Amino acid sequence: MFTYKWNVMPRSAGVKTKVERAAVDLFAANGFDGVSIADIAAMAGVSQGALYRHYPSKEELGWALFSTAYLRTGEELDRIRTGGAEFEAAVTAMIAHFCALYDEDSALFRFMLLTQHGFLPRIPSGSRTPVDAVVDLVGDAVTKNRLKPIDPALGAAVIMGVILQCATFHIYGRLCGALGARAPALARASLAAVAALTQ
Amino acid sequence: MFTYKWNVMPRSAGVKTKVERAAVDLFAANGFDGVSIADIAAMAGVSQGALYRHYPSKEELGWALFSTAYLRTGEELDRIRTGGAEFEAAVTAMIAHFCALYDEDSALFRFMLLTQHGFLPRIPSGSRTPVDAVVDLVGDAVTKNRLKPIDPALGAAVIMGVILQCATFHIYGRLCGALGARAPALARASLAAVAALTQ
Amino acid sequence: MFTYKWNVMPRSAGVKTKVERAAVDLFAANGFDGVSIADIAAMAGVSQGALYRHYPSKEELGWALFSTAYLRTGEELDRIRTGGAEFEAAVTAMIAHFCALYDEDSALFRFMLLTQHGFLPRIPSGSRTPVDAVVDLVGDAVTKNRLKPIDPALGAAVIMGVILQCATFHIYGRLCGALGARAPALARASLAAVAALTQ
Amino acid sequence: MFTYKWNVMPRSAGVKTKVERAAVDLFAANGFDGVSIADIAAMAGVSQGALYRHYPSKEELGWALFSTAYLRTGEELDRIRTGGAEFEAAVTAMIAHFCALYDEDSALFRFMLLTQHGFLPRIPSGSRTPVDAVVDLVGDAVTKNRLKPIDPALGAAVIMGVILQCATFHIYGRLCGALGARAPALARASLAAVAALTQ
DNA sequence: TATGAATGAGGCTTCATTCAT
DNA sequence: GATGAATGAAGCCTCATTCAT
Repeated sequence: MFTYKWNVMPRSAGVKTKVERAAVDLFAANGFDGVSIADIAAMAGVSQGALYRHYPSKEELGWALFSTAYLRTGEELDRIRTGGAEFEAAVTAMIAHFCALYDEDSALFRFMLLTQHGFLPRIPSGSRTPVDAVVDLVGDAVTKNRLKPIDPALGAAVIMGVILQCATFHIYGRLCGALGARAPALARASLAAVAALTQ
Repeated sequence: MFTYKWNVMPRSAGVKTKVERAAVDLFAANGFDGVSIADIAAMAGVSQGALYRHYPSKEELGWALFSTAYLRTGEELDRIRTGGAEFEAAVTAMIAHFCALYDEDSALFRFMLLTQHGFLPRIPSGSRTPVDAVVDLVGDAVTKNRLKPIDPALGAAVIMGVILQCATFHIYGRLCGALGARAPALARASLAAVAALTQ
Repeated sequence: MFTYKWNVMPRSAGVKTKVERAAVDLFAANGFDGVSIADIAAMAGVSQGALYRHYPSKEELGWALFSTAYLRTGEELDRIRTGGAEFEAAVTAMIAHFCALYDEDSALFRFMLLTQHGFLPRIPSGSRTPVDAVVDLVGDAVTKNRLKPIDPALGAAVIMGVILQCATFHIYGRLCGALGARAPALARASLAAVAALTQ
Repeated sequence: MFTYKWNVMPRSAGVKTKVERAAVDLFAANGFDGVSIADIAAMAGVSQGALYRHYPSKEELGWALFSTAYLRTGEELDRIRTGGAEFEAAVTAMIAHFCALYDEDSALFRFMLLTQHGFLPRIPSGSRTPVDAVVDLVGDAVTKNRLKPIDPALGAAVIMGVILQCATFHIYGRLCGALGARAPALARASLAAVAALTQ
């Protein structure tokens, strides 16, 4: 039974892994439309045909990569949100999480930033996205009177704007060094911004 | 006597204007690569060939639209920056300016947001971009001791993140109504966030 | 009555002349398909539309220029042929004529060399071409026993090859100076070649 | 066991071969600009896209065909030149070689004649062209006192003019039958012409 | 099952020609 | 009669996808 695994899975898994790594890196560098199947296959070291054994189309490849990463991030943020921490601690944890995501795989982060507008419309309504997690965190805090009444979406925009723009600046070289080092300051900034939304 | 103007100008100027309007709207809706010359020509109501009398290529059309809007915004922010107002007033004015830009032509704003990653590398170094204006505003404030010492880029990221993410949320329907109505709150949020960056 | 000439003819004639000069020069430099109507109009300093007042199409412009120059050359060679001179003298005069044509307007010569394959099929059968003149000159000489019996076309090929290849070499810089200076030598070469065709 | 060769090679090699044959024939008939990729693909019986697996552009296809044939001819003539034969024998061999080339593949010959002006500027300086071979042959003969002093280029022009104009006449139907049958006469003609260049 | 050549649709661009002014 | 912007038909090329081997 291990024979099966030995012969097929690793090879296939290897192909899939290599393709996904190549695709993320190339999409992050050149955008979805700036990358051809030939590019991906070449960087992954596989044939173009092999790629279609794992994904039915280029669109589906991109979508799988995006939705997986995006919704996984949503889950992780939701886990923070429902972890019982106070609002401040939860925001701080979320900011730290974003920083960690960026530092660990900035290509994946850049891929999401770059291609979001193409894939977001395909996200099924009802999915738990990162935005939903932050919006609900703010909404909960308002409900629980931890925060004066504000539009939860506005609060979420402020929180996410702080971290996402820092990531963008980092990508373009305006900011250097690990983002994680700035997580505490960014968390403070987010919280202060949210607090300032109310008079 | 106005016959000349009436008869000649509109033909050429009309085409260029119609093409630019169509291009911005379509790029804003579908991204640069998601729009074909045929799409633009059809929406503008002109032939595909006519487009090439005004722009030498699709790339140059997109670049002209982007760089014009982007650098004009940079100039306008620079004008606010050098207008003699205090830091708080200047940030408030900038936020209001961003909101006005969005409210007046949200397609153009969305176009810039969507296509920036494709065109930013072509911005000549030394140009005054919106980012430069905000970074320098923060830098000046630090120099003049209006702000405790912080990385100007970090301060700018925080300020721009707040407004740009709100615009993004508005585009996706998370936020409704004129952004201008929220300008004061967003200005407060930005300022509080910057202040919180230092301990 | 001279008013008419003063106002209209020179202007029109000027346009036509300028267009033809520009067209010949450009076609000679870039080939027929390598030149656009826009190129010709620009070099001639006239509008594209004006060009169509004198020629119904680009093809007709090229054809008029080619056939005029080509058939005129045919006439001139025919005049030499029927001028009563002996074979040797006639060949010598023809070679000198080719050299003069080249030296006087090498762009026109180059134009003919370059575009001949495109226009030759349109020459009406029965026209007196340069080739016909030389072929008939050789044929006459054979008939009159000035030459041992040879295929007149073969003799003509040899004569024309000598001068045309020299022109080609001159165009490509292999040969320098006025071709006219070499006319006597080329005439001798042509005659010797024709003579050598028979055992 | 030959199955592999039978099954795989012909697919790729077949396409390339068919494309090249079609391209040469069409270019020879209509000139480079008179032939579209669609024409070539149709005559070759392949799709237009398939063509681009073998050549990166139409220009490169034409260039590859031209430079290969042209430079190969240069090599062959150079081999004759350096073969140790006397001048007369070498010229005779070269003329015979030209005739053989024409008789074996007159479309290829016509292709070279027709498209030379478009491709000659791309020949790298220092390449051994057919013209160089003939020029050097004449130059050597002068150096070795086999020939009275003449401009080698002039001698080469005369030699090449004789054969190339015969080929041209053959193309246009002025001369019929195999050119090879006329090779001896043409060789005599060339030699006589060269000799006559000096008084 | 992997390969990569072939397909074919569609995109960008050029340009001869027309025509309103 | 002159102008030059607009047209529209090709032309070249790319690339996601398929498929024979």
